[in-house]
Amino acid sequence: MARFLITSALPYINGVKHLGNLAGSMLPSDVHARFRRMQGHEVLFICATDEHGTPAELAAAEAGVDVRAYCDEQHDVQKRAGEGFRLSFDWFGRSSNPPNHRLTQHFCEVLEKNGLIEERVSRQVYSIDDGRFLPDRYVEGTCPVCAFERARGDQCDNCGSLLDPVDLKNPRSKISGSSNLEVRDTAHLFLKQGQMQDRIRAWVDAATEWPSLARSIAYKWLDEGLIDRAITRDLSWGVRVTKDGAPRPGFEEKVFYVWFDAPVEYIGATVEWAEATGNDWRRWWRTDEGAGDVTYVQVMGKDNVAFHTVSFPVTIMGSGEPWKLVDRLKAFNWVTWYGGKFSTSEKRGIFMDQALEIAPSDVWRWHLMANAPESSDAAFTLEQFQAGVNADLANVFGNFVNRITRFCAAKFDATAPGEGSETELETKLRADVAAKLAAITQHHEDMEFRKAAAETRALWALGNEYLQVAAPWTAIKTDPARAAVGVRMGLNLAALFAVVALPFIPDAATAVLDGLRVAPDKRVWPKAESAAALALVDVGQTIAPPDVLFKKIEDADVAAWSERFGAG
RNA sequence: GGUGGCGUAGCUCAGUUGGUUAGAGCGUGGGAUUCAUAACCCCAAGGUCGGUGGUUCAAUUCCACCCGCCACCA
Repeated sequence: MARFLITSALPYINGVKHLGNLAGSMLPSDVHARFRRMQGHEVLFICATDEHGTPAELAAAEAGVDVRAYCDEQHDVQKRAGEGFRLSFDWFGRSSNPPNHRLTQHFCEVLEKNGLIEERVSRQVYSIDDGRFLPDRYVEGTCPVCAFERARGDQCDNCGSLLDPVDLKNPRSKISGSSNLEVRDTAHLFLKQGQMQDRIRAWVDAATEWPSLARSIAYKWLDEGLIDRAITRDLSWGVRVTKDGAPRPGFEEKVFYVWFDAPVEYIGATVEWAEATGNDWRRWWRTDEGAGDVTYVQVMGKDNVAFHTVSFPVTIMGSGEPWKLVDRLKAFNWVTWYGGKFSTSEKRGIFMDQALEIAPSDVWRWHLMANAPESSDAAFTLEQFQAGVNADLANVFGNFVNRITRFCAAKFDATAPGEGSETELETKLRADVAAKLAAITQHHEDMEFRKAAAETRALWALGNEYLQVAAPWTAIKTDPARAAVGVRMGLNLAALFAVVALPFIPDAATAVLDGLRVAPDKRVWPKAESAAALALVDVGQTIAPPDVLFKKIEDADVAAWSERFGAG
């Protein structure tokens, strides 16, 4: 038994996430957490909403509510969506909660003591009417190069020139439209990442087990050279900047940059969990207080890799304190909507709340993991979704459970029969099952979700192949004992299939196990070589055929959804 | 613009440390079966492995360039 700390990249507070966000971090981390728990390991699975930053402020303003209220509401919405998808977080926290504030302030202070923080003054655009400094992207004006009238402060979308907002002609606030702007000096804290370059590189060098996507992104940043980054912003919504525990002089109107405090929330959320449940968070995060034997697994989309392989490690390592660093990192590419981007504004794609309106969570979980964007971007299409889900879940798995349990109910009084002895057919089946189990286990351990799903499906197919040959419906006419062997084996296969499917499709798998009366203590990850893997249903046990597990997705459904979600 | 990734059967993807007939699922066609959600099982057809050159006895696999798509950075 080992200990696994698993974190999913934090979903930003700004609205319900779409299927790509789900498939790229929250869902795979959940599948892995479930798998590790089933293996009997001690698992702590943490996620949270990432709530600070300008986009949250702007979204709140647009909604006409204050930021805190907006985040309260959106956090609940996202929490419910997560529950709807059966994401088994041990804690779903909030980066705006006090533990994260304390920790973020702590990290900044120790980094400063270690000479890694520097205060620098820069010139920035201040909007008098908005009463705030404007981030570069929120200043609009006429491009000094091409005269395009809606150039952004950081770049002109028309000619591509890189700009400084101070250079724009007729600048105005993108927030209020006000042109009552001026340039002011403002101080910010800079994290001197450059000083940590060698230590980070050595650490990445040693991380040979990371996937190539993660390492190549880390090396790209390291090769370009780590630049010192401003870790504060002129905003009101965020973590206050302190010095020696008190408000830092000159920084009363500033907060930490969201990318500085967001990853700290992995720890902060663990503290929230500990405070709420009476557990000890230090034994998960402090290597001097029991976290030395923890394997820390991070799951994220590729856009987050640099922050997890470089920026956050700079914070952690730069603190000089014995914090737990990531051991295994799994990065995903994007799920695309018919090859293009998901788009909220153009109503292209499906978001988590909508998805649950049209199909059960298991169906999405299965399809998104069986087609996870692991090696490259993966296209989601409703047609593929329909075909794959109907074939894998309804036809192969669901129908197998249905045919064997109904046959048992009709001919064996819904009781697992004990007669008959196994033949070479069963011997071969056991060997095939053991081989598949070994492969599935390995893929789960490697966090190769696509392969794990494919092999799980292949395991299910073994059941149908077996029944086809064993044909208890034929044998029962001449050799009831032979039929009994087939039914007994079939019931046990159904139970095993469900156990192995628990990480992917927990609801349906649980329904099967409940119907087969498999005791909770038997719902653990099976060892491939163990005969126990096919001894989950006791002889003489009465079973209840579950209802049809998966309703098929009809062509009419696809047509309606295409209309609704803008397919193709 | 720079950097990286990708481009393999109708579709979604594996794979090849360079070497006889390139794989899976879906879809399609045929057969078998009837316990079952017209499901399951078996068989088959389908690809000059993005293009052009190069290295090599041999390249889909290495190299160069080109085209297309994607991401990141500036």
